[in-house]
Amino acid sequence: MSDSNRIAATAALLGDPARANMLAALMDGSALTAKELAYAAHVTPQTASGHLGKLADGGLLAAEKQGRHRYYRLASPLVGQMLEGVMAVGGPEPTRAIAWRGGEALRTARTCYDHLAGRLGVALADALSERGHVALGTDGGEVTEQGQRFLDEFGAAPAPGRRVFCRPCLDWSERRPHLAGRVGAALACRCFELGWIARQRDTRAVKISQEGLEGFREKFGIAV
Amino acid sequence: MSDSNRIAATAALLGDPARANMLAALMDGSALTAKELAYAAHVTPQTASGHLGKLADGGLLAAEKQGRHRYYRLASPLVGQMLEGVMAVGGPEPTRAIAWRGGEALRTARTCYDHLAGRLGVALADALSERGHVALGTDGGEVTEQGQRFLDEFGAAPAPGRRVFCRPCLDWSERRPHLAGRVGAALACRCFELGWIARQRDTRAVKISQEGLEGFREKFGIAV
DNA sequence: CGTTCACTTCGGCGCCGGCCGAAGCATGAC
DNA sequence: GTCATGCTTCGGCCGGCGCCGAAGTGAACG
Repeated sequence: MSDSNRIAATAALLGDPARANMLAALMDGSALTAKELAYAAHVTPQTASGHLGKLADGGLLAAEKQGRHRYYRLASPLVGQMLEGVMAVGGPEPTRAIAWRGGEALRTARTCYDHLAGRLGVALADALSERGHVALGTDGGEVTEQGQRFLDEFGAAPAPGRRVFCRPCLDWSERRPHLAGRVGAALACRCFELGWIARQRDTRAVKISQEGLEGFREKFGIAV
Repeated sequence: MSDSNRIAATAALLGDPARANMLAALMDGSALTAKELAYAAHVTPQTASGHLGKLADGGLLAAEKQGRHRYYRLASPLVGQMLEGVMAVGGPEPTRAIAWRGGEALRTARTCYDHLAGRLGVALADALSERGHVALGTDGGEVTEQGQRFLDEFGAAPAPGRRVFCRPCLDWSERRPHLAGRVGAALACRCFELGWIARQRDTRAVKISQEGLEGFREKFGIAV
């Protein structure tokens, strides 16, 4: 009884095409503004606002205010898994088409906007986190003093600006957070500079060079 | 776009309380008649019929006609997993409360109506299937000639009657079919007779005796 | 063959919920 | 201050869907 009511309540949230569009747009772990989601769902902002409110109330989305924008993202990896579960049933072409799109290279290392994602991105976040260089919460993060020194020395001191300093960004292939925000961007930028990673044509996957392999191992203790 | 439409279509099916009740009632893998499901959903049979039709159209349920009854069951383990995924998000108490209710003993061996389920039930079905004693399809099964001889010798010749001879029954803990129908019932009955397994008070879990351990290994090649 | 029972189909009622236009708060830019 | 922008709230419209009563199939039983 109570179980099924919870199922119905949650599923009803997914059951509307507009809301499903929004969730699908967020499945890669990114955070989008209400307006962007309205566009993705093909509805007006005021309609979208109502939907987003319901999704947030239902615990499916988490909102983060930032200036006059409001960023929405999936509240937890569980939500992503649930969506994959529903897709697996709904279509003949299950999760694979989504989760593996682009293949192994994308899962290993790729860019996510201006920062790094994939196994490499997650590993970097883990390494910095374990060493106490950054402290990541569910809805924000900060760089410790020690971390600041480390980043300075590494040559990845974040550029000044109003963008969020350091924030976790849910990784769609690993379903764990990686580093975004100014810190994530600076880190990625420096890795490109050092020649540790290189962009490739027509894909967001990045190639890790021999120097990169050594560098990541030496500086971050990561075996890619 | 297409992805999210599929999500919405499938989720909309779960989004109605009556349908959610029905699915929840079927989550243990059992097959129920339309009337029983109507009762479970607290609606009249004609309303239930409509819901069941939609669920079947959506590929969530499979129907099996049998005399003037019509048995509905989850179309595939994927559906059960999806439901668990939705429950995991919907409530503070996730899958555990459902899938592990009753603990380890129930997962190992239990009765399901009049036949055996749990790891033991699944293992028995596997063993008989591998040895060519029974052939299990998705919506029915049959006993081979060789299997008939084996069952006779074992003392588990199915009682005559109109009940389905041999049918797979989805196991909620293992998410794989075990043997139900007359064959499953006869098999379970004989195991009780032999003292291989024993009922326990206040639970559907059954206890496997020392003789049972040996017997299952010897006769079926099962290491419990 | 008539009765009963399980289930489905049909028809109409009523409500819930999605949708948008307009107006109301905020925040940030000038 | 004024203006622009992003988002939310309010109100009313309307379509869709769940609901049940009544009538229609198909199967089992005497």
